[in-house]
Parts: sequence; C-alpha cells; structure tokens
Amino acid sequence: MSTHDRSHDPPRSHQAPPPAAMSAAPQGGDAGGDAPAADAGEAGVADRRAKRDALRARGVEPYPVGVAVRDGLGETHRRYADSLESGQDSRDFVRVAGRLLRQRGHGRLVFLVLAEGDDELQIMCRQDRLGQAGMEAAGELDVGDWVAAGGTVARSKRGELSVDADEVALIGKSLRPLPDKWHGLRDVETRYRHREVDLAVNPQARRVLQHRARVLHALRGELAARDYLEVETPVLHPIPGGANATPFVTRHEALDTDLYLRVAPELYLKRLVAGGLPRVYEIGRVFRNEGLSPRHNPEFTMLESYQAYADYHDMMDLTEQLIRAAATAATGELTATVGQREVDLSAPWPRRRLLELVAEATGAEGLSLSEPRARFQALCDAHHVAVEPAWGPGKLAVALYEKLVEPHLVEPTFVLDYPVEVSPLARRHRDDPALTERFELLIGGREMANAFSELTDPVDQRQRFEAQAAAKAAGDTEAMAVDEAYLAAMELGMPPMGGLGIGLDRLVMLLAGVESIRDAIAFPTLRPG
RNA sequence: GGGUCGCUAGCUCAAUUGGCAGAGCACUCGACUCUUAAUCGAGCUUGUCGGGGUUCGAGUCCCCGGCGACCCA
Repeated sequence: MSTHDRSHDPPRSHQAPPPAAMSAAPQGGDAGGDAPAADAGEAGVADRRAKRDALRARGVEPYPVGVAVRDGLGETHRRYADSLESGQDSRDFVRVAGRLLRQRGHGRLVFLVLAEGDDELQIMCRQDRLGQAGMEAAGELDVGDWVAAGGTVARSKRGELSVDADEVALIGKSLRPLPDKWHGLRDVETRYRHREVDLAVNPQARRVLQHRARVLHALRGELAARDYLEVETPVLHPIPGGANATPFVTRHEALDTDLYLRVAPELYLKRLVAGGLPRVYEIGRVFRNEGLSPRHNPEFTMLESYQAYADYHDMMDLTEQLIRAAATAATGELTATVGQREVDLSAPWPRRRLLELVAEATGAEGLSLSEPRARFQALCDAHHVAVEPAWGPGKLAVALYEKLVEPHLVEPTFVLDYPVEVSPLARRHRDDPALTERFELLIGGREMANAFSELTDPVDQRQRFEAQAAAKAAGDTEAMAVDEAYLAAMELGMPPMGGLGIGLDRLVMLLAGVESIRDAIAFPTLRPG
C-alpha cells in the first residue's frame, strides 16, 4: 500500500551537508536547566522546546542551513516500484528527506515514514547499520520533524519499499504536534487558519492546490497559443472601476492620497489595447469589499482577456475552449461535480437570451425592455422578488433572472444580452440599443465568466459613466466614477474588441469538486482571531 | 445585516433528567531487528471559547460577548 506515484519532481538542494557538529550554535541560554515556561501554552510544545534546547547544548543543530538531498521520495518510490524482492537490497545509495509522519519503534529496529507532499517512503533504521549513536538520534525524532536520510534502497521483509539507512539526520525540528495520524484535521476553522497543518495531513487540501496550479498553467498555455500577451496592470487605483463593487480604500503616505485596491483590471487592459496591443490578458487578484460566503472571498483571482476585432460571440468560443482546456488539465475529464450533480462540459453550450429566459420563467410572452417599467414591477411582485424604486426595467429584469432562472442553470449555459442599465462598459447590442452584447456563463448555478463586445464609443461611455456617478452620488457604493484617463484612451481610438473575465476561484471549485471558495484558496479571508 | 447550528485535552470524539469531566491517538518510560494507525506493559499532562446569572451543585439552563459553518438579505 503506502503512497504511489503522482506528483512531480521534488525540490532539490545541492548544498553540502552540514558539519556533523556545530559548536558555533548560539546557546539557548538555559544550560542544563529545564527550559519550559513562557511560550509553553499548548501540550507538547514545551517538551519539544526542551528537546531542541538539549540538542543545541549537545552541539547538534536542529535547524541546519542546507542539506544534500539528491533523491525525491516519490521518484525513488517509482523507480523501484516493480523491482526488488521482499528482503532484497538494491545497493543503490540514495539521499532523501521529508517530514516524519509516523514512526514505529521496534527495539533495535525503527521504521520511519517520511512524507513530501503526496509521496511517502519508509526509512528502516537498524542498529546493525546505524550504530548505537545513530539509533539514539533516530529515536529522539518526533512526528512532524523534517528528517534527511541516506542509505540503500531495499524492500523490507514485509515488502515495503524502504531506505535501509546509514545515516539519519534531523533537519528541521518541529515544536508543535501534528493532528491525529488517523483522523487527521477536521475542524474547518483550523484548516483555514493553519493551512500548513491541513496540507501536512490532508491529501485533499494538497489536491485542490494542485488542481488550481494546473488550471492556471493550462489557461496561460491556451492564451499563449493564441498570441495573447500576459501583462500586469496596477492593483492600486486612483479611481476604482471596471466592475460594480465596493472597493477597499488604502492610503499612500508619500503622495498623501487615498488609493483603492482594484475591483477589476478591465480599464487598464483596454487601455493597452487602445495602445496597440491587440491581445492581452492578466491573471491577478482583485478585491471587493463585500460579505463573505461559500462563493465570495473579498480577494479573489480573475482572468481577464481582451482581443481586438473580436465580439462577444468570439468570446463565447474562447470561453468554451479555455474552460475545456482547464478541465482536461485539472482532472483529465470533461465533467465536473457540483453538489450531487454531474455536469457535462463537452460542447456545445447553449446560448440563451436573458429576456427569453425571464419570459419562460414568468410566462410573460414577448418580454422586451421597451415595455413600461410597471410590467417588470408587476412580475417582480408576482414572484416575490425584492426590488428598489430607483431600479429601471433593465435592473428589474436582471433581478427576475437572478431569482428565477440563474439557480437552475446547472448545465453550462451562456446567458446573453444584458440590459444597458447593468452593463456600463459593454457595447450596445447591434439589434437593440436597450441591450448590450454581453454574456455570463453559468455552470452549476454559478457565474463563471462575464464578457462583452466592449464599448469603444467614448461619447456613449462618458454618458454611462455619468449615469454611474449619479447612482454613486445617490448612495450606490458599488457604482463607478467617471474615469477621465480611461475616456482619454477611448478618445484616442480603440479597435472593436471582445473582452472576457473568468473567476478562477470558482472555476477551481468546479473542477476540484469543492463546495466552498475557501477550499479553493490557500489562505481564505477570515476574521482575525 | 438577520436566522439556525456549532465551539469539551495538541488531534478525533464521549459525558443519563443539572450530580466527581472521560476515551483513543499524541506524549513520557520500559520490552521487542521487518513494522504498516505496529504491538505489549507502565505513566503523565493539558480542560468545557470568554464574561455574567440561576442553582446546594452548570459542559449541560438563562443573558452578553468572541470565532466558525450553513441558510437568507
């Protein structure tokens, strides 16, 4: 049993081994005396602290500076997976390292299990070979310590691939006990607050981060293959824009001015296209000052890409291709699991107009934004959708959609043609000026992507900004302000372009099969505890 | 912001109607040269999220607060 091959090459270190003894180590201060005390708040810590100090006092450095590790645990495991009989020694010498996860003392024989990510390897410590001093050193190790071992690859009498050790060295003393080796760590708060512990003992926690890395890598590869240039734009914005969201405010002291953490990179990216870069994208963190939920983290990662000469139909094609590539990279399959349901990601994904979907859900035939607001108000009343008096028909239609339609869009669906009222940066629809050429992609009832044929008319854009500014003045903290620098870029002249944003945390949730965004983010935002 | 649920040893979990706060793992010591959550023997420690209240007596009931999970807005 034990672990099997998966992951990649482990990190290596090429430094020379540390000197056997280091008297230069700073003295712990308490020579010989018992050292527990001040910081020993939790069980186990005081004991281990005392061990650390005792090692130093004896001239053994518990935190050496570099270790000669030539061989990865997984690599070694794979190389000998199909060779060696039980009890046979390959006589191949390896140097490995990892965290001590389990130890089984057996008198003058001790088994150590070292782990490095998903890989584990057993180290056999025999007094025959290590000598008495070596055995004592091995016996002093604690679960959680980082340990290096050198020896020959052998298979134990019971068939477990092992390193029959000539040397075993502590390379990083652990002062804090690991969670129960059988039950692991379950407490969600501790898993989020101390992800390092979660990663150390829960394979699932590592798996999500691996999926996440594969998703990002695949997306970059797909975009590079399409001649997109990866760029980075400011996180500190003098005027927050590009999305309707409440920003975080911060302060630059030297400039004596408030700045905002970006809610979207959109406006800067489009300025790059105005400057003549026809295809750009950015993968980066954005910040929205809103509540937390299983689907919202205040900081999250977005992919935004812009392509000159393209429109939102092109963006739908691109979206399908990108997400399929990400799924294949992450899981090797074109299906995903949302709750109890399997979702099929193989194409083509239906493309449905928002107003059509609302009409279907409400039974309101021939719904269009040219109808009076009262019609939408009545529908909202009839379906118990809470609205505000300031909302126009467009926003009411979207409210109906979000309440009645969106939660049911489990299979991948493009929802098209959003009202201008809720889309201040999208181009007006070529067939209906009350709508925009905008879509959102829904999978599993969740918004995964948002894209448009971008608005490139600076005069129209100024009017939209002014409407936003008016809403902001009226108390809408999520509304945008007039961004003169962006308008100047538009006035310089922009090519028609399609733009696409994908919420990568939600994409990772989908592809890794986790139900909370906190599981898709290594260190999710929590109230300081 | 509202509602529901939760918080007991480092970890995983127990604790009759309100009646001495426990187990396993971990840890310490001992035995064991082929274990796989090793096993066996002995031992030990850490304590009810915080603060009030009711009561002879509170992990348990009440109030305030903290943190988290989920649902709703």
